[in-house]
Amino acid sequence: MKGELTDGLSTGAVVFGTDESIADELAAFPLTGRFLMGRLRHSISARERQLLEELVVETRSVEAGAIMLHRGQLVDHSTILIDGYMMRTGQEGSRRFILGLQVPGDFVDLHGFALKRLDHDLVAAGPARVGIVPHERLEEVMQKEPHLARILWFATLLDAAIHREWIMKLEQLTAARRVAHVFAELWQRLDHVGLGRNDSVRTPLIQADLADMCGTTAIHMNRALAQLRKEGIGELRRGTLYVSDRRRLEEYGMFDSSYLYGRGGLAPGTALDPKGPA
Amino acid sequence: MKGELTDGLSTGAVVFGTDESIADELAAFPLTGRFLMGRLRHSISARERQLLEELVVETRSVEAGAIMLHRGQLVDHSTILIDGYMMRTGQEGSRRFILGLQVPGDFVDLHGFALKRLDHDLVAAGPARVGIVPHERLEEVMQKEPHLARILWFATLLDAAIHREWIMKLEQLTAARRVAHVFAELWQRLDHVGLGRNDSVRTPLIQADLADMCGTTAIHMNRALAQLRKEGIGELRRGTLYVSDRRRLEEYGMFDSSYLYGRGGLAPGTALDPKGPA
DNA sequence: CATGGAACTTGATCCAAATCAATTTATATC
DNA sequence: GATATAAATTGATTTGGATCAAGTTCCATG
Repeated sequence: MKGELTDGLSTGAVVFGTDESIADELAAFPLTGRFLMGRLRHSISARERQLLEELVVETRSVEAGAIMLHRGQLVDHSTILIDGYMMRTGQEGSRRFILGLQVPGDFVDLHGFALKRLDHDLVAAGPARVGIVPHERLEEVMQKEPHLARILWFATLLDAAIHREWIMKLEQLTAARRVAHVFAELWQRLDHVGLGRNDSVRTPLIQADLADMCGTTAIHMNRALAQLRKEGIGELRRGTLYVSDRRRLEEYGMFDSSYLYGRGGLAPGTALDPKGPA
Repeated sequence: MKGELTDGLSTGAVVFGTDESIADELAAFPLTGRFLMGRLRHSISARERQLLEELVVETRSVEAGAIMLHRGQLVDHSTILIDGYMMRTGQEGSRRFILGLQVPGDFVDLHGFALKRLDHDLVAAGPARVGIVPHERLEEVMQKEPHLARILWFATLLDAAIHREWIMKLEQLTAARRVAHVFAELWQRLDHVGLGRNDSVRTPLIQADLADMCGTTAIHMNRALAQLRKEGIGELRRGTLYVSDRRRLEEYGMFDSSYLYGRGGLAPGTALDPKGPA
């Protein structure tokens, strides 16, 4: 139905800037290796990573466009995205909103563990592969592995931080700058998990999806993209945004990655207070 | 500087619809008695409530307009709002954004426990009183009280759910409907903690604040409020919105409280799946 | 009770984006 | 390779809200 990408986007995106370490990591932990990669990794012990990998009792494929999880549904397991992309979508009458985009390594409905029912749907954008983690397993982690539990908690808070950034972007940016921000964020997040390219960003999203993420209409999104093209910021063709100057894209979208809590950002133990002490 | 309310808003708001139970609750747990009141309460044991109360090692007053916590600052404790209101604010150049409003009972920077640095400021809207919970105490909860830990986690996820709702509201509503939504949400949240009135909503926010919450200018917010008045939805005068028909306010703001996970909403153990099983 | 500074209100002009209405290009599929 | 359908594009018109520019009301304080 939407953005089916048969050229391997969801599985084989070229990995640029790859350390040996990333490859090693994925060899050792094929299912959860990307979880929080580029963020808190230093604070997750090898034993914990192993535990994490063993939480996954099963993997499943989700076909493009499928609603993996419905709003309000009682859940007894959470899902980690191994491959592909998923969107959180909200519905309001006939209108759909995309509340967030998840990339490989994201524990897409980890908050379902504490909430038991989500307030939004989870939809695969393109074909995806996910790992299933029963809530009983998470329960055990809470009981026996408080440090790992705190890391899981941290992961859900990252989503909240992204939501806050989106609120600010929606409030101040024009449609063209909003998409630029969306792309800059996506790129950074893909970089974190070792899936970033160096001169382009792949996305399974069509213009109508981008519109639903930016709170505009598909028609206006088309014009916004035309403007990005005209201004030489980037050009979206068939699922890929080609960018010659990444800095310009980020500036145009007023993207400042600190809210993603990557290394050097607001991540615990790194970076000094940007604003000085109270 | 802003919205100083000397008439006791932050301490003495009239409690309507009060059960005996609320008064009892507050007598027993004067500091944390409102935490998650009206939401998960059935699943917090008496022992846990007592533990929670004992987490607070100190209370502090925060004066109106004071920045209690700066973005990026390393934190070693979290703060529960006992009395008054606080806002999460983001800055982007000269422009300020209000990313969320906290009411009594909210654990305003509980996410600081896992994040260690916040991506936004916390500012008192009017005079406030807060309880300090050192992170070592939360650490102990993580170690010894997994069930309580999960409840704390739940509390931070509620904020994220509110963020998501705001994203949708920003994307679809006009300024007048957005404020209506803000008021409807505030009212509902005050109801949860036993502070709701029955024909009006008090707020420490001035029109400029409401504008910063709704992503408009103060000038336009003024016109939006004029429209609410004209349409008979509600009238804001000196810190109080007078409402004759609460349903109309909620409909106008397209407010559906389920995202607040109150009883009968999406709260675990209550309400059936609104969309049927997958 | 005069005065200064917030907070609020009103008016006029301009622009980003919605909306209505087609049309063109891709992408599958028979 | 003809045909259907999704996706992208272009044009014209309307509108919510920004912005610039004054006012006015409220309220604390000397």
